[in-house]
Formats: sequence, C-alpha cells, structure tokens
Amino acid sequence: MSGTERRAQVLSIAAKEFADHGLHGASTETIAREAGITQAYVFRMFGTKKALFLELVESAFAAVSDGMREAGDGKGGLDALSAMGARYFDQLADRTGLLLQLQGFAACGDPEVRDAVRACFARTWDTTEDGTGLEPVSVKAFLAFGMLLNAGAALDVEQVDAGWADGVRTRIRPGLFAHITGETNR
Amino acid sequence: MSGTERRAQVLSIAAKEFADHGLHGASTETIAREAGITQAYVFRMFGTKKALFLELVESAFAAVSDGMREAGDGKGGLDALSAMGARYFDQLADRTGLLLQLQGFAACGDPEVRDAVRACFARTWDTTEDGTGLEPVSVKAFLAFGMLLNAGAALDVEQVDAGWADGVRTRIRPGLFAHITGETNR
DNA sequence: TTTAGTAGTTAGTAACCAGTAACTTAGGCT
DNA sequence: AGCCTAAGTTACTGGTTACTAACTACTAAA
Repeated sequence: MSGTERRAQVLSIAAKEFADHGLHGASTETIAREAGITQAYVFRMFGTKKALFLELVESAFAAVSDGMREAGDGKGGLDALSAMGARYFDQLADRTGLLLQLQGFAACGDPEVRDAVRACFARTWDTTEDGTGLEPVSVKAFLAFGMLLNAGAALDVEQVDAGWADGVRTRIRPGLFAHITGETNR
Repeated sequence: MSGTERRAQVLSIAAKEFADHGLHGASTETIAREAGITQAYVFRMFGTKKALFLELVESAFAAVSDGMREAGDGKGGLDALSAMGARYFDQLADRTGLLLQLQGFAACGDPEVRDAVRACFARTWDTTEDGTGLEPVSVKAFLAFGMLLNAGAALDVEQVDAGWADGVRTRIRPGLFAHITGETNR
C-alpha cells in the first residue's frame, strides 16, 4: 500500500477510535491492529499520539469552517446566511466529526491541545461572523446549537425514544438566528 | 479524619482531576497522593475508578437541575422562568462542574457512562421544561447555551483577549428564550 | 478486658501504555 | 548488477495503570 493510502486509512481508523475513547482512552496499539500494521509504524508516520489526535481534531473543525465558507462564497445577505446555515448543519451530521470536536474540548487540560482547539474554534467563529454578517449574539446562538449537537452525538440521541431526545433532534428554523437580539454585555 | 470528611475531600480533589483530564486521563494514584492517602484506600471507598467518576459527573448535573427546581419553587410564569434562568447561569459559573459535564459527554463511548449521562441530561431537560413551561425549541436553546458554556470552560475563555472570546462571554438576555419560536420538526 | 468497627497501610499483580532503535523487504532507476 | 528509497517489522524499554488481598493501628462500647 502506498504511503498516502496507508496514511489515509490509519487516519480514518484513528478518527473512530479517538472519537469513541478520547485522547487518553484510545490506544495506538488498537489503531495499528485494526489497520493491519505494527504500532511502531503508526509512530513513524505521526510522531506522537497527540500529534495524530490533533491532526484529526483540526481537520474535524476545518471541515465545518471550510464547508461554510464555500457555501457562502459568491452569495450575499440572506442567501449566504441560509446557505451557510444549511451547510453548517449538513457537516454536523457527521457523527465522528462531532465527537472529535467534543474530544478536542475534553482534552483541553493539556495546554498544547487547548491552544490548538482555541485556534480552531476562533476560526469557526470568525468564519461564521464574517460569512453571515450576523451580530455576535446570533453567532453565539449559531455555535451554541452546534455544541448541543456535539452532546447529542455523544448521547447517540438518534437511538433514544423520549421527549428530550425528540427535543434535541428538533431542527431550528434557519432564519431564526437573524432575529435573535437584545444581548447585554456583562 | 472521619469517613465522611475524607470522602468529601477525595471527591473534591478527584473532581478537579477528572475535570482536567477526563475519565481515562486522570489517575487514581495522583488523586490519592494529593489527598495524602494510599491509592488502595481510594478503591476501598469508591470501588472502581468509573464509579468515582460517575458519582462526580452525576452530582455536577444534579447541582444544575436541583438548583433550577429550587429557584422556580413557589413561583410561577415569568417569575419562575426568570429565577430559573438566573440560577441556571449561576450554577454554570462553576468551571469544575461544567468540565465534569463535558467529560461525562466525552466518556460516553462507554455504555455504562452513556446510560448514566443520558439519564442526567434527561433530568435537566425535563426540569427545564416543566419548570419554565417553555416550548421544546426554547428549552433546546436554553440548554444549547449551556453546552457552549462547557466549551468555553474547556477553552478557558476568560483568559483569552479576542473577539470570539468576548462573544462567548456575552450573556444572553434571559427573556430571550421566551420569544424563540418557529421550529420545524424534521 | 474483650469485641467490633473504622481508618488506613504494605506489598503486590498482570496488563497495558507510548515511544525507540535497529533491522528487513520490495520495487524502481541508473 | 547495484543502489536507493519507501514501506514495514521485531524486539524491546521504562513506566504507569487499575485493582486486590491481607494486614495494622486506633477508638469506643459492653
């Protein structure tokens, strides 16, 4: 198998592993075994476990940011907002990506991880703000619903038959964010 | 030291440790050392690492739910909503509690943890819904902002001087949730 | 003074962890 | 043929992990 193929395969397997068990819970040995290679070779490719983790977390955030920017490109005003909102929620249907974001936040006890995730989140925030032209409160609401989706993915809310689960699954009307106003800066 | 005192002390130390490093990243050895006792005694008190973790996560969720219910007790309508909202955000100022919730979500790869966290989240949802009398979309928005606070706590947003950080810190006007409407059930 | 319980320890175990160094094997190019 | 590089392995390390069994020191009541 070629280097780039192998790399992609390991990244895909590691993504699932890290999404389920987090930075510390996942095992490089397990990842290697599932990929059919030696654990030593994983380290040869990615250097450290944390580097592999960060690469996956960063690409999970980037998928959302890039997707939104692409959706809004060439449009303006409400069209752009609507397209970006739709793309945002499309990207957020990827459960592994959501869980990787969550694991990124959870691993922020490590300063290196925290700095990386801060940068990722900042980029998502700025992309949302610049692309939609919404005021900060609405951007906040926009991203807040994204964070709730992270939690929903963790709880595997799709598999739950209950009132609260229905509530979490309920999709917000996209135009909503344009109407949220009245923040008070603390 | 008496049993209840020791237990409380260990719980408090373990809370910080689990909040920072998660279920798998935290070490019982470290917790024991910080408490000035043997690691073996931690297991004698709590049985397993996971049991200790779950006790902390559950109490972090319960603090929010119970606080809200208490705040709304004896009041009605907008008064109750306002009081519950205030209490909700008060409880969410506890960074360790927020991080423990986050680590609970992150550890949901383990079925036992997932079931427990589902139950906690369900209770928070129901308490919010019953107490405020809001429609599901608003409850969703209410809790979504809570999830964003989890992320903000992980990123230690208080220490960041940037536009996005200001945005995350911006406090929403409590009455807002009463005016969110227009969901579309998917 | 015995008895019962509570607070805590010592001394392990077996499994697993991330990470390293040195080696091998196979294919393409000159 | 001979060389180089990329793909991959074997074999190992030092450390940590959660968890257990068996023991001790102390206190308070009967």
